[in-house]
Amino acid sequence: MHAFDVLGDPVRRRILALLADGPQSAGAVTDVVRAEFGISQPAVSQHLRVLRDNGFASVHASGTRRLYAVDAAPLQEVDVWLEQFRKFWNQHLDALATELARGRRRPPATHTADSAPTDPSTPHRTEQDTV
Amino acid sequence: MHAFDVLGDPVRRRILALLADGPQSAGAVTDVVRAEFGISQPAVSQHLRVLRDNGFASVHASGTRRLYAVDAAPLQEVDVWLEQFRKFWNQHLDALATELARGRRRPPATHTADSAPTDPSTPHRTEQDTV
DNA sequence: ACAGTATATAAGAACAGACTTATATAGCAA
DNA sequence: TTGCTATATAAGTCTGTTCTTATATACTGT
Repeated sequence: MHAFDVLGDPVRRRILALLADGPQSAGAVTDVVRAEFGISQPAVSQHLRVLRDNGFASVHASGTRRLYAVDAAPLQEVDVWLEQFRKFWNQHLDALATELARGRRRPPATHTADSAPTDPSTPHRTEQDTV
Repeated sequence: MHAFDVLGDPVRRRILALLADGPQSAGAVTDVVRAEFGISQPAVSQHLRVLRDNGFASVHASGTRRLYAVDAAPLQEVDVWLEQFRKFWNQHLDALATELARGRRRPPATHTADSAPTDPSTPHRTEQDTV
């Protein structure tokens, strides 16, 4: 299963977002997800398995609990894939920010995607992934 | 359809990668994709439609040709979603880079994800998305 | 107008994925 | 051991996606 397929499911995205705040027991995750999506415990467990099997999460048994934690590798792959498109927003925002910020030195290089960190200060009405 | 669902399909990812190099006619895209994936012209057309309908591509008619171009907005949304996980790789690379670069001042703060730009210089054997 | 090329849409078959309920496994506490 | 809790797996159903072939639409050149 490709990374993007794994991330295609809103439940799994939510689980990862939960785990982003630190490791959580399967039960804790299940409670939140059940409340928000109204699905069964096995359904959540199956999603956790998909995350495990595809390297998005690692598990650490602690008694009868399973502690899940984010494993970043596949997410980073996604980040890398996205690289080829960053120029599309860098092009615009850079042309703007860059030209303004610096004393306007020279026109920015052809389009070699110079690495400016993504600007999260523009929430874009990203609708918080509640989808 | 969520952005991640759109990106879940390898054909669509390939199409976007093609368009990343600049606008292409539907025909040009179709030729490449047919060769690589062995699917029919209508199949490619349907994928182009999904990209259109979900804001990943815009079309500009030119005679009997349709020129497709990347529309970055949804990709940028993905980039924004990824933001919450960047700390996981910044944490490691930073701990390494930071500790080495500076004269090793003090143990890094708990885990407050200080913003270092993604480092694309580590290709990660990402297998070029030929999947 | 006619034929040819470029692209899209329609309809249906095949398949994969995400649920469900039922049940198994395993640690813990009495 | 027995029973309770935490979690996983099994098996089956349902639905949405992705193909296929057939066909429609619309420019272009003769």
